[in-house]
Amino acid sequence: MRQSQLFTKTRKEASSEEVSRNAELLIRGGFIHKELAGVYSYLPLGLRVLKKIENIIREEMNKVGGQEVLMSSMQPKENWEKTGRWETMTDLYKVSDISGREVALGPTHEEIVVPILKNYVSSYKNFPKNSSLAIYQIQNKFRMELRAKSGILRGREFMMKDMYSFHTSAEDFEKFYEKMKEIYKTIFDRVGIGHLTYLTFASGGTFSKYSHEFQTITSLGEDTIYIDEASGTALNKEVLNDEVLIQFHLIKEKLVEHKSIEVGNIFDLKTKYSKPFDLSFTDDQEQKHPVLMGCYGIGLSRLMGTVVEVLSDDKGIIWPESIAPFQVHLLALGEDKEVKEQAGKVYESLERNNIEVLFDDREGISAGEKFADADLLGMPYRVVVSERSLKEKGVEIKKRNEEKGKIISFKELLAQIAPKALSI
RNA sequence: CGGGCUGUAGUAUAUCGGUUGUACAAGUGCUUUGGGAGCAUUUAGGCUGGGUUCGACUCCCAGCAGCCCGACCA
Repeated sequence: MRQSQLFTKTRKEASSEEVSRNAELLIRGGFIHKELAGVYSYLPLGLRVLKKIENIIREEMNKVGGQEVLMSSMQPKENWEKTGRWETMTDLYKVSDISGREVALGPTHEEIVVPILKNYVSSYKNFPKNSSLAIYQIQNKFRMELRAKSGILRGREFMMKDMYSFHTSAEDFEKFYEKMKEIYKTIFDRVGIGHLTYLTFASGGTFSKYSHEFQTITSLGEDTIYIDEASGTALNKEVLNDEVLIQFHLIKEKLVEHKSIEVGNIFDLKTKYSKPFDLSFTDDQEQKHPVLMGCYGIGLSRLMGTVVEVLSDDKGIIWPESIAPFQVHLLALGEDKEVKEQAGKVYESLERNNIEVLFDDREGISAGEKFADADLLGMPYRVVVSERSLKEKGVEIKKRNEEKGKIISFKELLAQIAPKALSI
């Protein structure tokens, strides 16, 4: 893409309203636009990041046999009354139309997915034979947070992947649950924050006494966790007590306290939602049982914000290659005719090789401003074509997280970048 | 939801109870181009409602909005 055609612009200064790093950098870079507290629009650069995260998650969900759907955001009031949550869920958005009919804007989809499934499942024979039945979607959720905060880390409208699994036995559920733990780890590794993300024991679990959260260490985090570095065990502050320490063979003095943000959770629902809707199956003895359920969430927009919180420096964002909007930021410096021509050739050639490149072909922009923009926008590779580089018959390449670049020939450039681009 | 702080141009700020000043951004022209260039020129502003006052962007009250702390948050 040619940057001269990109409608968004970068900003030098951050809004004084935005304190969080993710909001500051994402707004300055033109990735997102704030509409309301906790409500953001995604602009071209930001949407590319979100789509990449989405595709990584989709790939991993499909690996465990997840079947993707898209459920409605507008949800019947009756369904929510059946589970009792029309009254008890305080952050439920309720909207009404001209006739006075009320509907909920979906904060989660148990109330929708279970009635859907009831139409198709009634026997153990309706479940997949060699895998579990799991349904997921990637969609905007609405939650009336009393206090939206920290940029896109806690919003009122946000992108989320929610998966629901359905089982005919506790064994099947537990097997699937363990698989999801692994898959979640893979996802956080792939988006570049695996080294800071811990599977954390928290309260609220029913089948194993604990629930599991995936917590990423960041000072902006809302949770406090304790990590035993030696074993990699992490505990949410809410479950830290003597009994737990003994159970996990941990020594309190060796635990390190960190602020963290919950980037994902996996949950045992048992029959909490299958019972109100009578979602059940008949076994081979003609016995009827309620279906067991699990649910598994990842906030995509929160994940994107977390990456920015964790991977940035004082100049801007440092995107991991896996989710960067473009792999290469190509800068043409100066108004020299030869430079423009060569830069154009490099651009076309990278495009031909299916390398995602943002080409800063803007005229009348000083070199300093282009460099500053490249740092702020944070593509993994910066490639510069200038009179200086042409003198040495090449282009300058610099990784975003490196101090200095080096001049390499165009052939070397393709050799260095193309294989990686293809593997992504 | 409780508490605190803040509302002036697209953004960031300044002054003032008496015609809101500047910088950046945006537009135009010319020059400039390896770390956020220069000159000229144009556009654009007091959150809403009430009160005090001869006069309110400024003081007071209410509302609304935003941020921060807390509470809340499968």
